Amino acid sequence: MGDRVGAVFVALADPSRRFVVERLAHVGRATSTELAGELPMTRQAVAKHLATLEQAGLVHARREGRETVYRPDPAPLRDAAAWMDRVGTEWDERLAALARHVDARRGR
Amino acid sequence: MGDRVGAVFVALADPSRRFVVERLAHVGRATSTELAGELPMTRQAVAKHLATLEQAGLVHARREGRETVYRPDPAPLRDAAAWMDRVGTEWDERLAALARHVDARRGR
DNA sequence: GTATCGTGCAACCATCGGGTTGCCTTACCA
DNA sequence: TGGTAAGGCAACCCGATGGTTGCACGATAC
Repeated sequence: MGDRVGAVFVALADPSRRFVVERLAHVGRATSTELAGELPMTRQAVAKHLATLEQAGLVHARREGRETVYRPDPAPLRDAAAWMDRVGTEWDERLAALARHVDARRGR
Repeated sequence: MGDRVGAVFVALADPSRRFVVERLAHVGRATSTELAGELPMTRQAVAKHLATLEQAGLVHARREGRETVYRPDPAPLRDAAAWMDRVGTEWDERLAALARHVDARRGR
């Protein structure tokens, strides 16, 4: 569970990569040239973005004939969401404990 | 709801900043010098990290006397989690629809 | 076979971002 | 009222990163 989460946040930190993820989740599969047709940048730039997305596990590449097809994988998203939930919950619990403490002091 | 989410991902992309967020969620409040004591870097570096965290709304600064205290805010975390949930769900629904389609074809 | 389409690879460039040092201001304390 | 502790600000350094161009190479179509 170590740095997988970090890689996901790094991958999602770039707006172009977020667009690719959204687009891929919508259409299911695409090639780098197809995606480059919908973005203001070169195919190679898109390929680099896809590489970092794949490193985070958010996307899987598969060569089919002379083209490589990319498909989304939402699993790492859940890991990252779990991290955020853990941190947020801890903070919430601390607040709740503080509230209880205040109530106890007010009660005596 | 636009770029708030992007700022959160950018903020969480750095391991030092993730540490600060976790630490802050745990202890509730801290100053930049206190946090710098637990990290292999200068107070100014920590202050920069706190600045980008504050820009993402994950942290709020408040001057108290001669020290400025930082407190965590989990709200933007929920926004980011919602984005991830939306994308992941869309992909899951696409898969479910595909499965239904396959079943329908197999059924006839 | 030959033309061509889709990729991968490598070099290169500019900007950004994480980190440092140095100095100046402000608040506390004796 | 002077000393000291905590912060903010600005300049600077350098490696990472997003983007480009150019080219070589396997798969397809004719």
